[in-house]
Amino acid sequence: MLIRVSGGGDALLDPLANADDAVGRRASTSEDVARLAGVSRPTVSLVLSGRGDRIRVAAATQQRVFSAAEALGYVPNFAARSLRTRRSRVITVIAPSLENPFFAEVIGAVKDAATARKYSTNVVIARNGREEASAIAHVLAGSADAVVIATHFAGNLDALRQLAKRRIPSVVLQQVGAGFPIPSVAVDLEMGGYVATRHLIGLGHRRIAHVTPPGAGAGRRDGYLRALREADIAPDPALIVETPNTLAGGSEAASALLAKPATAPTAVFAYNDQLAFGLLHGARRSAIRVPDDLAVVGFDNTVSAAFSNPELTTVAHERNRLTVEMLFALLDGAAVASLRQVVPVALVVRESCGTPRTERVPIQIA
Amino acid sequence: MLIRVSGGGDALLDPLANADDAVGRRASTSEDVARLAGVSRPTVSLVLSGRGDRIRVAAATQQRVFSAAEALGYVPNFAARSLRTRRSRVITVIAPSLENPFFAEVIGAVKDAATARKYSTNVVIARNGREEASAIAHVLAGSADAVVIATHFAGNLDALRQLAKRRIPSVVLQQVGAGFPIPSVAVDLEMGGYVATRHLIGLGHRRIAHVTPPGAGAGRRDGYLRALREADIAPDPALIVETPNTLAGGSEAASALLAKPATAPTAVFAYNDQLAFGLLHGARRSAIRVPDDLAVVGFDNTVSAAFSNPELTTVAHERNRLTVEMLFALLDGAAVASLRQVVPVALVVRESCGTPRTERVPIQIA
DNA sequence: TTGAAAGCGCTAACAG
DNA sequence: CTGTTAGCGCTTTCAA
Repeated sequence: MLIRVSGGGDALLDPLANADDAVGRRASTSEDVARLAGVSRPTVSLVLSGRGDRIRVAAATQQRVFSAAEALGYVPNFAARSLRTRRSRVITVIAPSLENPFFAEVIGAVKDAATARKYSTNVVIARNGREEASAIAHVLAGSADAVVIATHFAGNLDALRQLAKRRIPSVVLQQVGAGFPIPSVAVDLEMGGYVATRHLIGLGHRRIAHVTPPGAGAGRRDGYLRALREADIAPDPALIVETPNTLAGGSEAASALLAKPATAPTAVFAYNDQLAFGLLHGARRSAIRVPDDLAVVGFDNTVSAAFSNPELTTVAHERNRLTVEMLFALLDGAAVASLRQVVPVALVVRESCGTPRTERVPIQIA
Repeated sequence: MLIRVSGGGDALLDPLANADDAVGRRASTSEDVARLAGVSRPTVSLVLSGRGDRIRVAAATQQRVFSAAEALGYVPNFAARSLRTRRSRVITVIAPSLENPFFAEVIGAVKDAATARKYSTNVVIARNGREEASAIAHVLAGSADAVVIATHFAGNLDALRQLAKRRIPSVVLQQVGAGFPIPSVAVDLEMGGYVATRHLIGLGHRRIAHVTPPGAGAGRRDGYLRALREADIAPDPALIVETPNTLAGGSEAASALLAKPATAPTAVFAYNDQLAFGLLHGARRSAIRVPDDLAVVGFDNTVSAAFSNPELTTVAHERNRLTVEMLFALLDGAAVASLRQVVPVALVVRESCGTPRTERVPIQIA
């Protein structure tokens, strides 16, 4: 049951009602404000953009402008302003998904820095290469003054080159080919894979799986293989499992890996925390205890990693902070130490990888 | 070590180099394309917007325009186009955070529907009322053709009224006061709180806590209290705990509630899944087993709820689907059945609330 | 089938 | 201290 609080307020809910109110439908313009305040349009612009404050306009005039703008609910038209100034004061972040909390964290970091500098932040989801291309085209069309590209779809090199050519401050969160003309902040994925796997080997594991989305770059896997090689463990192709980059994908990978006890791994290095959380779930479904029967290591050190059950051992990095620093240095036109940063990694040891399992290490001496 | 792939490509990384390339710095305009193709600007516009296809322009002319645009990497200026057409083909979603996966899911739903209709989706994070007001002002400035407001900061009623007055298709994901002139899709929070609590009571629990962020609306709590009242359980103020709306907040609330075994609850109804996940973590930290020693129920049925450990019982709803339907109905100018939808809820029973705990139910009969 | 003219709303430059 | 003039790049008439 609806109760009318103020008479007729509900009428606005009917798209056809209030035809007589049509006067309010069109946004008011600086012309309207100027007329009401008895000044000219440039004066309105000056006052409302705050530049009339010390430099020029009389206090009384300013007051009239403010009142008029207030009364009319005036908001300067964004398109007109950015057409004229050639700037939007918008920063766009392009990400492949928001479900993966890692991206939520990058975005949050950029947003906070942007807000502090009076930029709006505008997040665009690009689920594939085509959507990424169209998001970049939108930036090239002038919809943003700077862009962070957190996707990793290959094949849009032309679009990236355009960003560089136009000198639009842009940061790509991925390793880019040497010689490719766009700033990047990339995590040292190979080293991440290496330290994660090495830690598991150090705990006594020999059968270590790697769970990864299909089509992922080679970085983490190369580090994983290097650690195995150093320990004289022959890589088992059956222990490298490709699965969709989702919680469900991780859960299914665990079921697959743990189906036959004879061939099951005693440890898994996951491509990222999200897959690792899926693995924790799948292991439990298979009545495999983590870390007692299976050690799990993730990647990214998302906030959730400290709150999962068990808490997740994972590879941490400071990509977010460096991304923000580089982006705003570029926007300020400041010198940037290196335009191709590689962020170091560090292992954060929590519960999911357990303590050394000496009982499983065959004693080789004597 | 950097290896130059193509000669000089790296030079673009130096902001000061390539001064001679300055010709490429300014975006090319439809004027440039027209000149290169040997046609006029309106022809370029017609061809590239696809309307020249059947209606007017000769095939050969079209081909010349396409080639010229391609060669120049032409992208129509967004500000100019939307200034002229008074439309942006952008849909904005305003959300309070992306860390909470519930919002990521709403956004994803809107984005997929928008993409299918050739709208761009533009996510804006508003962490407080001021940021929310500024995000709405941006929409009022013409930056988007429609908006979904998933925040719940009170006090921006003026801004909402402006959206209504300007007939900008807008959907608020919250209960709005009856008579307030803006379409809304709200979950039946009271009923959600009721069914969750009632389920816990049915399992034999009597000491049931409610964990909620400070300043949250009364909806869920009212339902919680109604269920208690119906079961003749006197509400205990000490069992209603306010805590920040984060994983850490949930974890700390669990520690606080479980500190003294004498007064600890045997069940908790959490404000949302995120807090519930924090509770699961905090319970484990306190060596309290879920569901054996503590039953937990969440709210929202986020994807993660099916993958937590233990899997989370939670209140589900279909707000996302309804939101998308209403938004596009408004955009299409179609009739909308009701502009103030209340979405029904359903309890999804998983592991975290356990099975009936008959041992704790005092037998009242005989 | 195409070109010429006009104007969206704003701000920057300059004149008064 | 304030008003006049002009133009950002696009699309939509209208005329040819």
